[in-house]
Amino acid sequence: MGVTHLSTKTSRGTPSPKTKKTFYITTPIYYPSDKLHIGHAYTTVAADAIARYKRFKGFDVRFLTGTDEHGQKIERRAKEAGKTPQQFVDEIVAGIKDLWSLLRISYDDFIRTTERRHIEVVQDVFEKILKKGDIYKSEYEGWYCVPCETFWLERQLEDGKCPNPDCRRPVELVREESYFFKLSKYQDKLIRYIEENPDFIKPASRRNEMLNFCKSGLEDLCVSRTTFNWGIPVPGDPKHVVYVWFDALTNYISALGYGRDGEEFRKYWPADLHLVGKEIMRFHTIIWPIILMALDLPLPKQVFGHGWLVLEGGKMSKSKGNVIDPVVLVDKYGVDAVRYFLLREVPFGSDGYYSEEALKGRINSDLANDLGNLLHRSLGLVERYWDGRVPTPQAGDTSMADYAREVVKKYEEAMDGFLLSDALTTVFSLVTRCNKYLDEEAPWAKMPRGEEAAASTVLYNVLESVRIVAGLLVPFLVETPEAIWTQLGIDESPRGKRWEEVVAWGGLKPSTRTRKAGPLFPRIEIRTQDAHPSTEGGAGEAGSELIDIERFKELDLRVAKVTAAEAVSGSKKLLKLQLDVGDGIGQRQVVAGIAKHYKPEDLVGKYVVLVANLKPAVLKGIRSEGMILAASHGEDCLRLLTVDGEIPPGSGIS
RNA sequence: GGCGGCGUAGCUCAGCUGGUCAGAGCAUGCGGUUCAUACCCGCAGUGUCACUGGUUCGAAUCCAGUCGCCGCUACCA
Repeated sequence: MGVTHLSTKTSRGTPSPKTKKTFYITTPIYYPSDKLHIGHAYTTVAADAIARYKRFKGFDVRFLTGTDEHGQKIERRAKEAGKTPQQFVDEIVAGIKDLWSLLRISYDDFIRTTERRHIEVVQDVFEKILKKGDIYKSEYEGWYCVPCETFWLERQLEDGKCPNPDCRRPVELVREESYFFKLSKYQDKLIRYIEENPDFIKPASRRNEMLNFCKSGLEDLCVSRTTFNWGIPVPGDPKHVVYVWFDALTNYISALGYGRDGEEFRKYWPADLHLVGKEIMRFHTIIWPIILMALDLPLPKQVFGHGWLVLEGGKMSKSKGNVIDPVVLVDKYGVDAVRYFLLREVPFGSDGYYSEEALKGRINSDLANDLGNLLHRSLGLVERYWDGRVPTPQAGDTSMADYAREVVKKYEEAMDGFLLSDALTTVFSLVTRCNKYLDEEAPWAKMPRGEEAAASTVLYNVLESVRIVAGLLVPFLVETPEAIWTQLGIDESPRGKRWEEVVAWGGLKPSTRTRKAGPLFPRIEIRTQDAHPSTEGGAGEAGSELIDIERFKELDLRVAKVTAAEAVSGSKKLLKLQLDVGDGIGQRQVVAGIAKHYKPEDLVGKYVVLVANLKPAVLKGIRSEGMILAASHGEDCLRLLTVDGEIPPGSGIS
């Protein structure tokens, strides 16, 4: 493609086309023992946005992700599934790649630690360091649990026994030969490096932690295992396999062909950014740099430890059943809504809260109300008053142009520090400014007064701002920017165009025929679920809306037997009930607002109707796990629903 | 236990080296508008800036202590 015009203004950090600077960014390689969840998606989407931004800015980007496929856990999971480890991981990796394609992750390379290209480099690296003397053979002493086939550290034991809750059997002290890596030798060098390079570890709080850890003294690291086979054999000593982190971390250079053809390695190493979750900072800022030091290789320029998406109910875990599957979210809300939420909600290095309500809130308030509606209303005006053509601005009002320029500047600052959430906040401040500007200038009022020139300027300024907004969203969203440009009547896509051209004011040509379409982001109706678990509230608006059977089925109604009841102190209305809901559900505690109508002792033994899948609530400090149903008529009349005869507690109601 | 951090409007949080620092967004209420996806715009809040002392002319901002919460404290990825 012929680049004909010279860049008029070279933004900071933007290389000219001739001397294209490189940018190498990595995600962690994920462990394919299970499907990935929203947390993995978060890391990868963030890396993707950074990679897209850097490409936008003209960098020669290399974006690497992959999978870390060895280790005991995989070996076990495969066995349980009756598969070979390789078969097992192949299937999961296929699913991971599908997820990345669903989320439109623009990785340049996907490395798997079971690939030959990786195995060879790991063995090469191991051998080099061994020869150098920084890996040495010694004895590993540990407590071994024979039934569990697992080594434990002294401090992991519980009462000197196996800490596995299903085991708790005595362990035996075992010595075995192992390879050790001399972390201790490089301790001071690493400390100095971290101290002299304040940007090496981000954010600063993590940097301090890591520095602290180093200063407390590094022990040599055991880098081989003999207790399982699913790993890379130690060269020349195949009863050992290479320790997981030594294997995994090496992916960052094996993917570049370190020690082989070498060209890509020379081009892209050292990495500009390893983006990782805060939980694996230590491996990336201590073990990995020391491996590189032992190889006499330069260290990555930055390791950024991002925070987690925290769920309301605590950390995501399979046992809690609260694992959020990104595929489900994308199917439900669309890829751009999910990407937007992930990148907007979690600021800098801190944690962010995930809930579906928060996700819907973001979609509605930012994407639908502010951005989508802005485009919709301004194109509506263009259709009504300008016959669907971009109006011609008059000189004079530069307020929006000035504001947009300011936004672009702040956006660049945020992005250059990888502050994705801040960058998005800035972009949306321009959207908000546009909405306000439209209201202030009210072009729909100017037109009837014959102030067409002024109104044209206003509309142009808004449309042009929206054009730039779409451009700034290119790294974050994968469909919306082009959708906006299309509606603005621009035939090109903002993606792949040069940054300077996209963000320069005045790109939108007057007279362009616009193509207004449906809402960019439809509002999501948030069903207001009354979490009040008492029986108050009565009938509500009867007959206001018809529902289908599926909607009704969402309720889990059960017969429950009242086993105990007592008044709630400090409340005239509330009773605390213990319910027997059968074998399936068991005991439930419910707080019900029926004290004015029932005495506790009259309730015990009654069969009532429980909404079993209502979100738990806390009333007067007492947890209520559902609600029981009652009919009421005015203030004074309330009767509990019950069943017409004997039926086992827990029986379903339909 | 050791080191570090946090505790500011209902919610999520900004507030760097002390003097418009008492703020933003969301939620709430009221008003405006009706070009628009019940949208947008404006106004209004309430806050003992965890608690107790201290330094200072003056502290959310510095110091000490108390209470509460969180992170790190290595061989599980």
